[in-house]
Amino acid sequence: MSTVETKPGMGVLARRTFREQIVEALRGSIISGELAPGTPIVESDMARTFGVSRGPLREALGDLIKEGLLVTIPYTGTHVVDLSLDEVNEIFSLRTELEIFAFRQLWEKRDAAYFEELNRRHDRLLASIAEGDDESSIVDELALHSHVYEACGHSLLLGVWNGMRGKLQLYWAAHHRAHGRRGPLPEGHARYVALAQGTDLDLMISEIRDHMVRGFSRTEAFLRERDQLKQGQ
Amino acid sequence: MSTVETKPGMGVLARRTFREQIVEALRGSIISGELAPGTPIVESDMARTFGVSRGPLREALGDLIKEGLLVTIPYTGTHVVDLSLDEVNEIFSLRTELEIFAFRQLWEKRDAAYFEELNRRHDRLLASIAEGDDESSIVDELALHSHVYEACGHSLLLGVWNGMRGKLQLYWAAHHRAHGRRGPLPEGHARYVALAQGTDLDLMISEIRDHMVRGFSRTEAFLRERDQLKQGQ
DNA sequence: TTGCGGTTGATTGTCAACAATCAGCGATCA
DNA sequence: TGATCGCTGATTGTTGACAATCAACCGCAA
Repeated sequence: MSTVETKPGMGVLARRTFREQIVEALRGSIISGELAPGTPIVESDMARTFGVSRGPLREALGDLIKEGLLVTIPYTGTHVVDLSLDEVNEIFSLRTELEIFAFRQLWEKRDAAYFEELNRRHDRLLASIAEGDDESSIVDELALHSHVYEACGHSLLLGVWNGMRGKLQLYWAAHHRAHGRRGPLPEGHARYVALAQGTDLDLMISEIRDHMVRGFSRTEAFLRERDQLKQGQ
Repeated sequence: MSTVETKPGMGVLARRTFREQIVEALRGSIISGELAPGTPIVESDMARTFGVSRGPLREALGDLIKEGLLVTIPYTGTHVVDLSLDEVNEIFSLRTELEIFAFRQLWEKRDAAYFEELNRRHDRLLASIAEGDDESSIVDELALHSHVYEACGHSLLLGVWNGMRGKLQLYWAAHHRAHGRRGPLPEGHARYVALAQGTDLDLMISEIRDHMVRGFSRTEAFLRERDQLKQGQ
């Protein structure tokens, strides 16, 4: 045995290569709206902006393309993805199934640590809402939902969730920018969190379904409004 | 209106860039077992093999990493992914939910064209099995299952499925190489195809569950056997 | 006016060389 | 004898320049 403690998750100050840093920075810019939907991304310009060569930048773009935040046409150009009603419908419908599946996997394995962390994340979300910090309330809401994916121990499922998480954040952030406030949220997750600590899985499942329908119709209303505005111009 | 018909899926003879060609070739080599699990991939060597520079090759590797067929450690190396029992369990369990969801989405929209194509793919699978061509029977089985994802019109779901399809093929191919024949397959999908054309969705769903359990236990048995062999050495 | 064809500037795809980093090995010293 | 430190070869990360390709523009003819 080594004398040095090597707890899991210890030495994760992992190498931060340019590529990863660029991915994070760009994702942030896209989600924050700094790079609006449809904005063309020119590799050479973007490379200069980051003070880096086109190689790593290209690879970073590749990651974001796979994630669905960017769209590329060979030999022609890359641009920030556009928001579409069909897509947000797909995201919410698939998410419903995935989150139910995650709870099914987790249900019997829930323990004190799980409940503790669940409440911690919920408290953080409530705090952000109370402070009126909309940007971080979006992040906190995603973190709250992420918990079940992390806790259920299904790494493939977690990967799929992480893959769509960015897009979801993009939609919410756009919604938020359009409306200032996203709506009366403080009690939005009370039932969700309460049932997640209860004993009735079927109730939890129907709450997830409701929760997603509510989320979808809010986003849908926002998008329809925006499309009408666009057409009116 | 333009005079030129531009049906969707028409002009998709799209540019074939090196990167895409390499991805396909490498995926083929990995799945066929030519590059066995654990084999280290050295960029410069691989680039020379394909007669191409490291740039495009790196991007191709990036794609396969995202797909889960390769694993990389920064500044250290890349190698072909290893098969694990946990992972195959995850693949089959998630796939069960996704395929049920796909059928739910599709069910009311099924039409003559759907049934026709379904039977066409089933026939092709049966033909491959009859010919004893195990390699293409795997491809055909995947194509048969892919059909519902393509037909249900949920592009996000289709993307997730395509993302795990490669890994699934990898497991089956490994299984096949170990056992010569994958087992008594000809009637393996008869019930599946019949129910998919029926009117009882619940029956279809339970068939999917059974189908996946059968598939998992076959793969599981193979992997346990292999691990014992490895430990015995 | 309208449609067509060539030209051009811009943008991505590709390349070969250079720099940063790592795992393994051997020398060194307690 | 055992562990530690520094070196070394190999491998990935990064760079700037060159080639292939495309969308848009302009002039021209019907």
